[in-house]
Amino acid sequence: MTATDKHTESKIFEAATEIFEEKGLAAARMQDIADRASINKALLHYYFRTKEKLFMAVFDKLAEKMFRKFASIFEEDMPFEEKIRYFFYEHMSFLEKNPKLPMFILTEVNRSPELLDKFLSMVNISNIKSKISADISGSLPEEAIPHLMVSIISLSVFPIVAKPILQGILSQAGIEYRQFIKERKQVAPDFIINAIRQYNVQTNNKPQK
Amino acid sequence: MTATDKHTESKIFEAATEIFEEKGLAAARMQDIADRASINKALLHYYFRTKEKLFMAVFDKLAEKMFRKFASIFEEDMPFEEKIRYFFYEHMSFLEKNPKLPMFILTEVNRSPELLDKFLSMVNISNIKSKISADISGSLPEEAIPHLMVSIISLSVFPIVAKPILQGILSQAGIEYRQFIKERKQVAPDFIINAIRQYNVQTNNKPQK
DNA sequence: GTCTATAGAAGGATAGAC
DNA sequence: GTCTATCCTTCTATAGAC
Repeated sequence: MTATDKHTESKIFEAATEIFEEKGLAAARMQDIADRASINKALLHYYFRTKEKLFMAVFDKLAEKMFRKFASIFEEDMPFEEKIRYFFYEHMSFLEKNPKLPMFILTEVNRSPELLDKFLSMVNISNIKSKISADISGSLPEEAIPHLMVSIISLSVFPIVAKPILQGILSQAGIEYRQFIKERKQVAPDFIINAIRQYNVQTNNKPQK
Repeated sequence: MTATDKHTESKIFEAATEIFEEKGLAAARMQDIADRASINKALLHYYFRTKEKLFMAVFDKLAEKMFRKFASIFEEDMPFEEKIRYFFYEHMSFLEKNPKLPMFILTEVNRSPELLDKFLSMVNISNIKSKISADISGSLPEEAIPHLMVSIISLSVFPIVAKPILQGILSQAGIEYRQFIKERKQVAPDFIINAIRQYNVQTNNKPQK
């Protein structure tokens, strides 16, 4: 494989990434991809055989990108509250730069059980969970950890996934989306940390079912 | 229009709702809809002219369903904390019964600016915002309200939108999705309320930019 | 109003020249 | 390796009989 081959192949791959990320498998057109890569449609098939195979290559890459960023943040070694703040800053900055990524993963994984399995096989959550477990040992009961993790992800990802709607509604209220997200990198971790602190304050009032 | 017409038309409409909700516009096939309605493909066109028009009818209905439920809950007249709890219970129970609905709205609105406008025109948020405003007057600064609202929606909707992934990850940890969501109707409002209470405790430590 | 048959368009895939 | 031309399947849409 020559340098030129490599060049064309990666041009195609990048174009396909953009188109699939934007439109999803069903609505994406091979012609759109060829156009964006400034090459002929036949070349797509020369390099990737079928639309399906090209899509799979793109999905693998994007799924890995999505999960790696997420996991790597939790690998960092710092105190729990600081880690929460660090997570929101890093993760939301990442999502700002890749605003279509989470929606792409959600849509495709929803559509295809095969892709879901593929994605799940990348996610080894027990590692992360035990890290969090150690971090907050004592401040929260073990059973609360999955809920905490889901809350963190929800607060981080949803405002990006719902960007068009949120942007529209905010502008009705005279607020700029970009500014709102910027604030959120601070507001969301405050929110989480406050909730946990308060939980501790009232620990003995809570049923520990 | 006879009773039979009405019957066929609504049979078609219901079938179309199911198919579009599940697959989205791009991947849905007129043949699938005809099959599910147990009628002939030509009849779809007789009643709705084109796929696009049929889709629009379905989208209108579903968008309205989604938003109406959301807004109606906040109309209720009760103390703020109770309302939060009531919201999560009602809204998440609704989403449990309509698990594909939020993903459908998000996907389609993302794809088409026209649908986004349609949806936004239904959403008159100022009403709800002023209600919340009155509720929590004093406990939170005015600027914090949009963030609070977005946090509420994120915590309520995201675990449903990400159902396949979440279900997969939870099962790795030996947790059942259904049970998790049930707990969440309690955990999520606790979380919100704790965060707000804590905010009040430390009000004077916070920068009020 | 409902069906069968088919037109017509769109899109994925391949053949074959260069 | 890259292009043009074309095949073939799939899908929306319509014509026309009943």
